[in-house]
Amino acid sequence: MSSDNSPTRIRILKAAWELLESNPGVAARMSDIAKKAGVSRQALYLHFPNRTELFVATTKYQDEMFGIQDMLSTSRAATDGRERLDAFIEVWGNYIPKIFGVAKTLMVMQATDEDAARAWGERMQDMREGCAAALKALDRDRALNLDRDSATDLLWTLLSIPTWEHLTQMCGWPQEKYIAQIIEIAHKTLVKSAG
Amino acid sequence: MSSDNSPTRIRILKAAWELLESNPGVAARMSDIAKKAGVSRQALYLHFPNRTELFVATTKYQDEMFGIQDMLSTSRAATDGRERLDAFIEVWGNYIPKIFGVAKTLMVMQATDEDAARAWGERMQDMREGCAAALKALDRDRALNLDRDSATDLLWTLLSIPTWEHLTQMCGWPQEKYIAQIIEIAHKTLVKSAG
DNA sequence: CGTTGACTTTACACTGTGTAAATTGACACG
DNA sequence: CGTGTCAATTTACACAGTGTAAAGTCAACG
Repeated sequence: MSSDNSPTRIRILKAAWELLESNPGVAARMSDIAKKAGVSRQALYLHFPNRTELFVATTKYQDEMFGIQDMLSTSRAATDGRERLDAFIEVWGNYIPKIFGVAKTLMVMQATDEDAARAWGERMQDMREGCAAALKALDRDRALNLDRDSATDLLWTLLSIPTWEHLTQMCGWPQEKYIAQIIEIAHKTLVKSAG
Repeated sequence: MSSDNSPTRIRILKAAWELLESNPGVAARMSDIAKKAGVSRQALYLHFPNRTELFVATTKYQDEMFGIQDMLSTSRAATDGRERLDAFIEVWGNYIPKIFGVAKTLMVMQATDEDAARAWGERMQDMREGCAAALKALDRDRALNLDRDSATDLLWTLLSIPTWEHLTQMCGWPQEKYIAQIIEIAHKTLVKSAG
C-alpha cells in the first residue's frame, strides 16, 4: 500500500507522528521533525514534496499500522441492524483517540491548505460510506427512523472528530462514557423504538 | 461596552469582519485588512496590539452589533421547560451562521495561538452557561433524562459550531432542517418521554 | 577505480508579522 | 499667528519558517 518504504522515510513518518500526537493541531516545523528523525531538514524534501504531503502520508501510515480496514470489516460481520450499528460506533469511536493528534492537524490546515483539504475531505467521505453501510441493515429491517441520507448525515456528525473532541477533551468525558452516550443517542434518534 | 469607538477603529473592524466572513477559517492578512479599511497597514497596530486581538475584537464587535444578549434573554422568557429549550436552540442555532466566518477563524487559530485559545474558550464557556440555564427549568420539572452536567455537555456539543458546520456545510442541510433536527435530537435524548 | 544514490551542508528567495522612527497634516488653544 | 498634539503615513528592518538550488561527502557496488 505504501508507495515507498525506505527506512529513512519511515523514520521521518514516525517522527512526524510523535510530534503531531504530542501537540494536536499544531503543525510541527520541518526542522523539528528532521531533528527528531535524526536527518537533515533538507532530507525531508527528498521524501515528501512539502509539509502538507508529509502529514497526509503520516495519516495514511497510521491507517496502515493500525489496520483500520480490518477493524471496520469485523464490524461488518454483524447481521442484525442494531448490533451492526453498535459495532461500527465502537470501532470508529475507539479509533479516533489513536489518530486524533495527526487528524486534528490536518483538520486545522484544511482551512488554508488546498492539499490538506482534499486529503481530509476524502478521508471524511470514506467515513461517511462507513456510516451509510452501518445503517443499511437497519434500513432493510424498516427500523430506520429517518430517510437514509439524513440518518447517515446524523451518524456521520455524531461520529465526527470535533464531536469526539468536544465531549472528551472539552467536557472531560472518559472514552467509555463517550461511546455509551453516542450509542444511546444513535438508538434514540435513528432507530425506530417499537421494532 | 466597546473600549474605544474611533471611526478608524470601526472601519478596521468592519474590514476584518467582511474579509473573515468571505473566507471562513482563513486568517486574513493585515495588509489586506488595511487595504479594505482604507488605511495603512501600520495604522492597524495603532488600534490593536496584534492580529489575534484584532480578530477577538471583531467577534466582540459582532456580538455588540447583533445584540446577542437581548436575543438570549428573550429566550429566557419561556417558563415551560420544553419551550425554553426550544427557544434557546432556535436563538443560538440561528445566530451561528451570522458569526460563522469570524468564529471559525478564531477556532482554527486557537490551536496555535494562546490568546485566541483563551478568547475562544471564554466564549464557549459562556455558551455552556446558556445551555445549563436552558435546561434548568426542565430539570426542575423532573423532565430531564440525564444528570444535569451530562445533559448540559450534550446540548453544548449539539449546538457547537463544528456540529452546525458539519450538518449545513458538509451535508448541505438547509438552516431550517438543522434547527428542526437539533430540536428533535434534544427532545429525544434529553427530555423524559412520558412527562 | 569509477559511478551511482542517499544524504548533508550551505546559501538564498520569499512571505508575512511585528517593531521602530521620522514625517505629514489637521485641528485646537493661547 | 505660532505651537503643540494627535492620528495616520511612510520607510526600513528584524525575524521566523518554508521551499529551492547546488555543491560536497561517503559508502556500496560493479
